[in-house]
Amino acid sequence: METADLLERCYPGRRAELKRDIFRKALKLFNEQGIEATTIEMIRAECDTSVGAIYHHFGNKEGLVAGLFFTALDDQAQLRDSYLADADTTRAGIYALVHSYVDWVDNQPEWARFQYHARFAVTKGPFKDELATRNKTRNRQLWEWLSAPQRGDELKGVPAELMLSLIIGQAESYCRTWLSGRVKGRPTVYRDVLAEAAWRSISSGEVCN
Amino acid sequence: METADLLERCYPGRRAELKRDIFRKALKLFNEQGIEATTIEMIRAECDTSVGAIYHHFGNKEGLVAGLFFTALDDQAQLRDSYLADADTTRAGIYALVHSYVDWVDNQPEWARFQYHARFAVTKGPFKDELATRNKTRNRQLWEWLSAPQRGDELKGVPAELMLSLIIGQAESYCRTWLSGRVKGRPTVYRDVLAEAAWRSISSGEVCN
Amino acid sequence: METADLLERCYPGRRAELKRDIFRKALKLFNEQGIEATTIEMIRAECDTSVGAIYHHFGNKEGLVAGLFFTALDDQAQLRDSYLADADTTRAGIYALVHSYVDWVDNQPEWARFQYHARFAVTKGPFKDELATRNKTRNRQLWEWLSAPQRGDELKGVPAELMLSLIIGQAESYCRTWLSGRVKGRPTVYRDVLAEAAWRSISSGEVCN
Amino acid sequence: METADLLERCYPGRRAELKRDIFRKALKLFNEQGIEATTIEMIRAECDTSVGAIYHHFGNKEGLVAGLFFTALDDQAQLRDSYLADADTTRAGIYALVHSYVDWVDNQPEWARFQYHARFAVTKGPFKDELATRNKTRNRQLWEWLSAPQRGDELKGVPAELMLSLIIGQAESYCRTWLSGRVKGRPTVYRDVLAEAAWRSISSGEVCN
DNA sequence: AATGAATGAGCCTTCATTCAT
DNA sequence: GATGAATGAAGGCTCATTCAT
Repeated sequence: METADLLERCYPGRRAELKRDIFRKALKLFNEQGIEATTIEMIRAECDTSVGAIYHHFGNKEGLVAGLFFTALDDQAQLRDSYLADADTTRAGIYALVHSYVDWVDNQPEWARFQYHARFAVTKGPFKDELATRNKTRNRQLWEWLSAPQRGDELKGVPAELMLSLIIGQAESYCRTWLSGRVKGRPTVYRDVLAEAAWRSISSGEVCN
Repeated sequence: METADLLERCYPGRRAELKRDIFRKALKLFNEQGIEATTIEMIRAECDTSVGAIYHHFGNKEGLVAGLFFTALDDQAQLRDSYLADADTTRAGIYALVHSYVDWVDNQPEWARFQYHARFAVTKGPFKDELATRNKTRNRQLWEWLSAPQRGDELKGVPAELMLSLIIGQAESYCRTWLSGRVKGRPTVYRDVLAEAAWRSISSGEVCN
Repeated sequence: METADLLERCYPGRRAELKRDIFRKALKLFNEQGIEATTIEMIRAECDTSVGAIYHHFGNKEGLVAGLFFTALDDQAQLRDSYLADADTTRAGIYALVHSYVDWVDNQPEWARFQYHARFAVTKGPFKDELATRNKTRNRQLWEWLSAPQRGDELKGVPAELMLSLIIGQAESYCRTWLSGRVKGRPTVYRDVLAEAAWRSISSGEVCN
Repeated sequence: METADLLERCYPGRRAELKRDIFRKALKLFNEQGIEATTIEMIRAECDTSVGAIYHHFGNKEGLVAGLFFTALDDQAQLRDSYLADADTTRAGIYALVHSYVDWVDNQPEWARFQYHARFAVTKGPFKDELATRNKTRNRQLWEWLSAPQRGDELKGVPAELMLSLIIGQAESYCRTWLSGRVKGRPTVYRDVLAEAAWRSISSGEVCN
């Protein structure tokens, strides 16, 4: 699962070759220089194409950013869904959420890095409504999974609005730190520590019985 | 402890009145519009001053951003240190870290919001070395506190590079969510839940004895 | 041989029309107002184009100045070379140098005026190395011509570092004065007086035998 | 005869100490950076004074430039006059002009350098009339000296508007080259070669009789 | 006389976007 | 579809000058 793979998975075929290349190089530049500091001209030079071609494929710069962002979101969601599909206890669900998060960041570090940086820009831009809708949908789905009737009531005591932060907060924090280069150990090395920590944080007080 | 207080605490006196005002209004605009989208002209208009005055006090836009960022960092550190000073067990230390983090964000939401957004900009800008130095110093201090001889060995099993994320990750995640408006409960409401979750995540396996 | 001719000679073709026009109008304004006092906006207005077009063609103001400067240098060198090619005695060479200098200034007064004013700016700017290289090359070529084996030893007694000033100094001085408007007679009127004066200054003491 | 001497000669006394210092440092900066590129703030920093003090003494930047320029002009004229006073033949007069020019530049290289660069600025600025008047006066004086009744008619054949260039052109050219660093020999080394060359250029055709 | 914070017009430059070819 | 010259609004920043202290 490489960066290239993600793109070829999402935008397959020969006709999309230029589109993939623009995506790839734009992602690289956005991460290295920052989104605002990256100009269309830089992307053009990196792709050895014309500005016209970029506008033809993405409409404008915000379209390019949004395209990258939602591509990342979708790919991440796909992995999460596949992990969740295999989980049948609450505990397994928590593990699935943490593992899928950690594994995806570890496999797609550039896309993950971009996601962190671009969220604010997308929130302010013309695609903010689409983002809000997706967020709601995802939260609803997660909530439905966690509160499904076949699940026990291990999470009863946890305030709803705190839930996601308790589950994913530590993993996200470590992933950010890793992406910034301040720690060396790849996230997957700690996938079980992080999943277990999440589970301990969340499951009802009487952990040992 | 309001925003105004923070500034008057850090830059007291009559002569610094304009400087404080620029700081205050710039903070507001950077958070509302984004750092890059905020122009010097907007700040000037908001402060009813001249562009020259802004440059006189801060050198350039990056200097203004860095000034805000390091002011926030210092204020946050001060609160953390004061909480840590009162803690004498490892558990109390973990609680101090989480509580000080949560309390500070709750009290200085604008400064906290800015910190999240500005870190990348400062990392890339001319003050990146100062930031790196401060980060190192802070991490060393925290590490020294946690591994002081009088402390027990409750943290023995936790990988060093994971430690901070396990302690602060959930609090940070919730604070970010709160600042974005997607949840309503103020962080301090959950300060003990978050501290206890951190402690459970970190302390050695036998939680119940 | 007018200004227009010089430009069409150096930058021929339809596609370079705007580039030539910017060159022409910039030359005029730089001479009238001074280089620093001329703004890009003035040039834009004079050319009835956009600032973007100017930057597209020349990179920045210094690039425009350097472009003009080196164009002038090249054109002047071309005339000098063509005159020197027809000279076969040392005396004819001295005459060729003075005549080509005087004739060029007389034909391209605006370019000559600019050359005098811009040299310092180019010396300080990002093209200083290119200028130094060109200067060296030109001096070496002149020196080779003057000391070629077929030439006599009329110049033996003249210190090398003084040579060029003795040959061209008077012509340059008069040309500057003419360009400043303080004298009226066109330089070509005095081309032979100046050439003869240079020859007398340089040739060995026993002038009359 | 050092730079310091020139200033103490022209602006003596303790009360003028700051004024001399500003002059000195401004001269240095104008030569190193160019007049337009030198800011009042740079001069202030170099003198360790306040901008107010500079404005108090010179009115504005143009006043400072003009002050330096006319100081140089006066000092140069003084030397020329003293040399001319000792000359009683036409030949001695030519020698006096060339020698005084060369000696002054050699003794006051910074002032000379400034003169070359500042002439254009003064010509365009608010002191242009004063400069024109001084130029006229000086030319009239020189002309009167050269055409005084007691002088012979060695210069009869030389066109009037060419005269000054023939006399001083070579010396000026060499001095400029020396100041730019492209040659090493100090001008005074060649004072007699240059004077003799000027005399040969000017005196009537029959040089040897 | 001296100070230096404050002013603000104006400069160079950038860059997303368009559109004729 | 592709190209890249052209556009021009807008931004960061400079700096000569003023003036209250």
